[in-house]
Order: sequence, then C-alpha cells, then structure tokens
Amino acid sequence: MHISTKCSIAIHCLIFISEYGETQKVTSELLSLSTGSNPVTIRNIVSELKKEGILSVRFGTGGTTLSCPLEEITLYRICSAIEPDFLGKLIGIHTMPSPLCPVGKNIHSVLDVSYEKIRKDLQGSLQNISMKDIVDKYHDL
Amino acid sequence: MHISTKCSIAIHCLIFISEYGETQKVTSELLSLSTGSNPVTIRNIVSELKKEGILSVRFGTGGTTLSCPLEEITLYRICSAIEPDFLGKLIGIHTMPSPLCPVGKNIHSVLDVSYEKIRKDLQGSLQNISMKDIVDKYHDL
DNA sequence: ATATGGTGTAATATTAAAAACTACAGGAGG
DNA sequence: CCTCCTGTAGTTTTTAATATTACACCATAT
Repeated sequence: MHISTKCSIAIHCLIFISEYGETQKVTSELLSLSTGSNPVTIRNIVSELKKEGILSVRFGTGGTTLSCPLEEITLYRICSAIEPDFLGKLIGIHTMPSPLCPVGKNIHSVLDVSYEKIRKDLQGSLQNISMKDIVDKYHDL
Repeated sequence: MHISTKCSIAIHCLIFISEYGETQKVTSELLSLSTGSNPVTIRNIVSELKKEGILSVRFGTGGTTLSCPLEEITLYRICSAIEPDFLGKLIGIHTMPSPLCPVGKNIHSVLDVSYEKIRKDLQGSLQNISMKDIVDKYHDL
C-alpha cells in the first residue's frame, strides 16, 4: 500500500543494465550483489519489467539488456509493472464504517472522488520522470 | 510507508464532528462505532488532530468540536498531523546497496532528487484538497 | 551428451509495520 | 464521590513485505 523498495531496486537495476548491459553479462546474482537484495527478488522484479517490454533477458545463459529507449521508461511504467494497481493501493481506506451512520454509509463515495484526484496527480508526477532523467543525473554526479 | 487508513478515519471523524459536533457530545466511543475502528485508535488520531489545532476536545466530560474553519484543514495538514514525516516514508528505498559498486554507491543521491520532486508534487496535491471540499461533496450526495 | 551456470517460479519462513485490545490513571461535572 | 469520559502505556494480533529454500527447465561450451 505504498511505493515499495521494489521500485528503487528496479531503478537501480535499470541504471546498472543501462551502464553495463551491453558489455557484461548482467545476471540476477550480480544485480543482487549490487543492490544488496535477494537474487529471487531481483528475478521477480526483472521478470515484471520484461513483461512490460522494458528489458529482455537471455534465458538459459543469462544476461539482461534494455529493449526500450530510456526516455520511454517512466517511473509510472516501472511502478505499474512491478505492482499492479499500485495507485489503487496507495491510499488506505478503513473498511468497516457503520452503514447505520449517515457518515459511515457515504464515506467511501465521498473519499473516492478526492482520492482519485490524488492518484491522478501522482500518476502524472511519475509519468514526468523517465529513466533518461535518472541516468543523466547519475552521470552528472 | 503509505497513506494509511488512519487518514481516511481522520477524515471520517472530521466530517462527523463538522456535522454533529455542535449539537451532540461526540465521544471516541461514538466515532469508533461510526468508523468501525477501535476507540483507542480514534483517541490517538483525534489527539494528533488536536495538537495540530484542528479540533478541540473537552477533557473529562468528553465531546469534540472543530476549532478551525473547514477551508483551512487540508489533507496535507491532516496527513502530517497523523503521521509525522509521512512524505519521507511514502517511497521506500532499498537500504543495503553495495558501496563497492559504482551504481550502488550513488543510487541514493540519484534517487533523492527525483523522489523529492514526487514528494513535493504529492504535497501540493494534498494541499489542494480541504475538508470544505469534502464536506461539500458529502452534502451533495 | 553432459556439465555448468543461468532463469522462472512455487512454497515457506522471517521480519517489520499497522491496527486492535487491555488496562488504568486522571479530569469534569452532576 | 460516582459516572462517563480522555490520555497513554504496554501487549497482542493481523497483515504486508521481503528473504530464503528448492527445484524444474534452458542454452551453450566442452
């Protein structure tokens, strides 16, 4: 119900692949060492990114390369790939308001309107940042 | 590490208090029944809102009233009151990147820039919605 | 052909965070 | 001084995130 560390791990991996994917065999083991998280976690994340068409994985022999220009990989795309309906899960709503109370009965419909606006805003915000921006920033350091 | 259900419970309570605070004794027990959550949870949330100057609680005898015009109660204020540094906790970052890897060494500074932008955007988005909007919506239903 | 070093994925365990519950001290007002 | 409330500490329960273990399957080099 939040933007999890999986997102930052995904970005980390994408920078890594963008830098070394063409010249080295980037395996889940290697990404695991660089990110400090588990190889299985990496494989799951990379697998979701693959389904999204962001990168491709050489099966069997290993190695990962980008299959999409950096400009087209927005944070929104990354988050959606990793966590389906992450926007819907971002804001929690208490589940058991009393249907006997006028406020309780209507709270969900009232919140829906405002929460949807917040979700749309966040979506725009995430669509505004691409891996191009991030890799550029990485080079500028 | 997300916008928790406490926020929606707080909004629920504020609508309730705005509607009935002047005419009835709104106790944590009552709010607990209406929201479907625990009286202690309610008291904690209400207590944070009180510290923020959003409402006042009659100690001893019970009862809660708003102490601030609805327009001035933005969702941002509510969230901050309830969850200090909620913006900082919104986006998770993996904690153990390898300092031996050029990417791992710099990932945090790279992410900081973009994540700060997202946080600012969200802050603005939450500041744009006030309890006035929400109560109006409630009346329109 | 087969050993090697990868991926994909399921099942389970561990950890951490959110929420609920219990318990009780202390205030206000009849 | 009794009753109904708040404030808050301490504990337990529940749920979500992450890590771990295990293994089937694939591609290539030898």
